[in-house]
Amino acid sequence: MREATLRDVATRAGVSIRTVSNVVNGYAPVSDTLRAKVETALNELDYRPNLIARNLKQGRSGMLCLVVPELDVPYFAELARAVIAAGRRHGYAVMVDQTDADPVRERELLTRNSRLTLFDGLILSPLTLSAQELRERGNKTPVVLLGEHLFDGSFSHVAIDNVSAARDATEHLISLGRTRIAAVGDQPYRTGETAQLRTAGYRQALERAGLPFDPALVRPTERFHRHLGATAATALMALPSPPDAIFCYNDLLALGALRGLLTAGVRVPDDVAVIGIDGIEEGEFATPSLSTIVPDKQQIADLAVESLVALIEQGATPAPAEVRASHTLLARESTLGRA
Amino acid sequence: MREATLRDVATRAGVSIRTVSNVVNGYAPVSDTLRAKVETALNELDYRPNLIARNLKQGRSGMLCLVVPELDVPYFAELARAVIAAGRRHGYAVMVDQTDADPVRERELLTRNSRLTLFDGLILSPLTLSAQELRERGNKTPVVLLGEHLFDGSFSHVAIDNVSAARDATEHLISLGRTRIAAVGDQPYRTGETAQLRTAGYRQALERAGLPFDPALVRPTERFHRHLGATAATALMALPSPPDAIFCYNDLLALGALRGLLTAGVRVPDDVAVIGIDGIEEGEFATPSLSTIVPDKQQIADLAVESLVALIEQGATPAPAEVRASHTLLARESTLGRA
DNA sequence: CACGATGTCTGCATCGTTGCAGAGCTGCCA
DNA sequence: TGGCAGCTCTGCAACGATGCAGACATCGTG
Repeated sequence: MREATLRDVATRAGVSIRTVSNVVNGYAPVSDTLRAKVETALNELDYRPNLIARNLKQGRSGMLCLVVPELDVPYFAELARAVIAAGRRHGYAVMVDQTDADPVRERELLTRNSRLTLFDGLILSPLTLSAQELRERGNKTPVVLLGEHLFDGSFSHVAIDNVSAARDATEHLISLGRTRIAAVGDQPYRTGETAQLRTAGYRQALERAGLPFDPALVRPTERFHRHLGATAATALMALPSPPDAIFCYNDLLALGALRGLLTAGVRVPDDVAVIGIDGIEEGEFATPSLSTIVPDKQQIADLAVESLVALIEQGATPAPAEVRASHTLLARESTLGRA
Repeated sequence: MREATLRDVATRAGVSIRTVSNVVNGYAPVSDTLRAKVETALNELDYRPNLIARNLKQGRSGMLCLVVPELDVPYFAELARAVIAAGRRHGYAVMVDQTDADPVRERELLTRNSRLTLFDGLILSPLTLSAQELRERGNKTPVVLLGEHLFDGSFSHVAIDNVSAARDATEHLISLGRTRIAAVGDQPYRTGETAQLRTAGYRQALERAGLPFDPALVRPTERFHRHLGATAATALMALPSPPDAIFCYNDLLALGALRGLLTAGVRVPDDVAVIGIDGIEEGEFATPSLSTIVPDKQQIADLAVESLVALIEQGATPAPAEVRASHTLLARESTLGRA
């Protein structure tokens, strides 16, 4: 059966379509008698407003779109949850989509037939898409970027300070007295800005502590997944002079590393201390529990939604803002001091 | 700047709106000369179709909505990924929403102003919402349910066979020679049908093996989260006669239990074997790695989307189908046989 | 050359809703 | 009693797209 429309309700109640609309929206004053009649008809027909029509008329949908590379990466799942909650507080529904970490899928966002036109705004955590591409293909949908992509000033942008986050992580390892500190997750070859910033922070910390930089201790990984962390850790321990600590560029790599070290018979933290970034819940229950740098996801989500809503509601584009979210060090078992 | 409309393009190209539409959609034959003119104008104005308008006219949006309780629960995140992929194969975009495991939020789906009218169909993994409520509030949007909610025949429904999954898990523990097997995750008090089915499977396995059922070994948990698993495991080990194996109703509980046992100085699997359900990736990297019952998430997603698309596209409702997805046992370190 | 068939192109109506302007009624005051 | 507010209520137009029917030009055929 077809959904009831305002017209159906109006006919049944013997009033004008407009009056039904007024009752539904509470816009204009409606007499009690008419209101009662209309409400009866509304219930009898189980009327539900056609939001597509309303959206067309109003030129807005009240929906934001969050696009992340992979929804089953815990960091993105936790972030998505926070963004949905933040959107809700601002009166927007947030729909989540993922690109499967596929550059082609990411670029589909820019195409003529992208579903983005359905949304009032876009929060995008890009993997390979550059701000430049985004600007050139000039989608008029307001956009806020998440994560550390080349900020070229054309988009608002929310991220933690990745250099200092990585520096904090590394300095924490140094504070334990570790001197051969490995880094897992560099991405020098592609649009891996986040990774490169973390490498920079890692090197800063070494320098400040007067520790030598050994390129053999820096392991690139194509992606930030557990099994690559395990592989990298295994490879590191096979070095002639293996590390006594590993800084992983995210928690998944670190959790994989924990597992790889265990399999290799390496004790954590006694032989090798491990730290990650992301503060995902999984790390709390790992064995040993994982030390990490915790980005304030709630804050990231809030700031992103706030910026986006500002862009949407102030028609005229306010200057794109580069917003820094905070992060904190959370030391757990994987970086306990030696007994 | 306002988005360009068909009318803008038509004016610029000196043709009718209809012709522009034909070019955009490739519907009707258009001469090369006109097509060229139109395409120039399309590019100059960076035209993008207004999908809201198109959807209104066509009476469909090409979008499905997936609603889960919590997106940062790995099972749901992994499922969401599979559903998005399945939707895509069927030509639908899937948007994900979550209810924060809040019964009130779940019921909002049924209200007059639910955003569901925007979607062609709904895939719902309900927590407390019953099929009856869903039916009574009679949303006309096609719905497919996921998970084991009371199946009353009014909705299509995809789930694994929870009784046999729980039985398989328990029998696996029994096959290791364990005799005092605990169950963590029962939900006897609320609409916890899934939990209750798993309890039934657990008891079946005990019976078949001729093992006694000890109510003290069945721990209810309000939700299926890691910390509750840890608490439950700790409590179990404090019993006068503690278990030698624990069957957790999902992997998060099991991962929490692993952690709780470790903290209590209990060795897994030597002292206590542990198994979960869900097959989330996290379990592979846990220490020890987690044995689990793996539901075929890809199959669940495919079946759900297929059923839903059938409902949508065959206007007339085909009989609601109860579909069983398959599951397999994955034995890992947490249930290794004793040395 | 007349005719129908084909191939292009256009205008109108429509999807279901809301903005707007104004119609009709009532009551109040001069 | 006339006129003006103020309150309800209504009809029309519009959001931007597509379905449909038909206009017009061109072509081939007898």
